[in-house]
Amino acid sequence: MAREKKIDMVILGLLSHEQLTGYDIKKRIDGAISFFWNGSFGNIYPTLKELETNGFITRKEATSEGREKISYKITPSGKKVLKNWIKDEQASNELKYETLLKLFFGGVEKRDVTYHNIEVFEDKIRDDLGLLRSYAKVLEKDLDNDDHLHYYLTISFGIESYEAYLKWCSKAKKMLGKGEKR
Amino acid sequence: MAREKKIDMVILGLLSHEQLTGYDIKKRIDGAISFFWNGSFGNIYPTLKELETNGFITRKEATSEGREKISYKITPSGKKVLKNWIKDEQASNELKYETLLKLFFGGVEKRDVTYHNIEVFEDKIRDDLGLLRSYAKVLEKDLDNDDHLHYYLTISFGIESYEAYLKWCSKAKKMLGKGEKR
DNA sequence: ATCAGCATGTAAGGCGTTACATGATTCA
DNA sequence: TGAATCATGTAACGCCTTACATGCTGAT
Repeated sequence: MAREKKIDMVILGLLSHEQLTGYDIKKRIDGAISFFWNGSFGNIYPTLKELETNGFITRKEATSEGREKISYKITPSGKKVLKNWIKDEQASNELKYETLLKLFFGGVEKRDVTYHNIEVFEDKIRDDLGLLRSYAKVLEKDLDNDDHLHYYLTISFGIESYEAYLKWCSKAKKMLGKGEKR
Repeated sequence: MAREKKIDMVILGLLSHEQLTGYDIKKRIDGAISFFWNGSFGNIYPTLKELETNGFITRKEATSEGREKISYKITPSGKKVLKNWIKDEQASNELKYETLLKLFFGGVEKRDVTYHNIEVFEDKIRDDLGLLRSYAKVLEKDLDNDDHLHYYLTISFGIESYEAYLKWCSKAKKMLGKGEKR
């Protein structure tokens, strides 16, 4: 079975662009990445140690001022690991939407319950879509930069799906509204 | 923090329509539900016991023939639990696509690597989309049935998103193809 | 007779989240 | 001076997956 853990790749990916502390890494993940992956201090810090032990990253302690603050940078072998993972075409893609579960079993309740659940979902998606669009706007300016192009495509995936979600929401609400079982 | 476990609701949802064994439940989950939720014997059987202990389901042993086969049915209190969960508007929706992670960090590799990863993703989505469409076709025939309507809307969500994914795939491949960095 | 599928269950391991613990720094 | 944020880390817990163990049944 393929290793399931991916937070190490997220960390290597981030460190391939800049030197970061564990705290910084958490902040980066909480940005655009959080739309398709998550991380917590509880798995970032231990993974950082693990990656260091394996020689995939090295620490650059900001010793001078005495303040404990550990910046990490990626090593050549770490970069190799990152590239090999990207080149490996197998990838697990999973969507776990509790909203869809509730929708699927919604027949046991009145239609307005489902209707309301869709509205709540819709609001959240609309907000997130706005955020994604603002990210895209910044990236659009410099698509010749290969990194930016990749970021843009990722964000763009989110935008296209969220737009499809919203389209579906209208359609679903219409179909639920037509019936009289409320 | 909200309880994260949802397999119990999946089971209650399935049992709200028909009497099933643990094995049956697994098969049902591996059908259309698998597009947005999963389950394994390792979590189904223990949960079944737990639900029984709590009085949310009861077993109807097929005692007669001596063959060990346990069918469960939902109790009124189980149905109440199911309905309350559906009515609770808070729902966790998470998407974890390793393909997007690889895409996001794809700038460290040549463009054709990303291009190929998108093609692999595209093929999988196309196959799954065919499956979803075949489910939808069956359900379309009887949308007056409230359960069918809910199933249809769920499947329809999958269809709309997968179509958006495919649209994105073409666009992304086009954008990657244009550049010369290969 | 043999093999695929039916059927139930347990144990180990992996991974992630939350909560907790601790303390420095910056800004109002 | 007090609050927010920076910063690192650990421990407990929850949940799920995989692999294993076991045996029956139906079809060829």
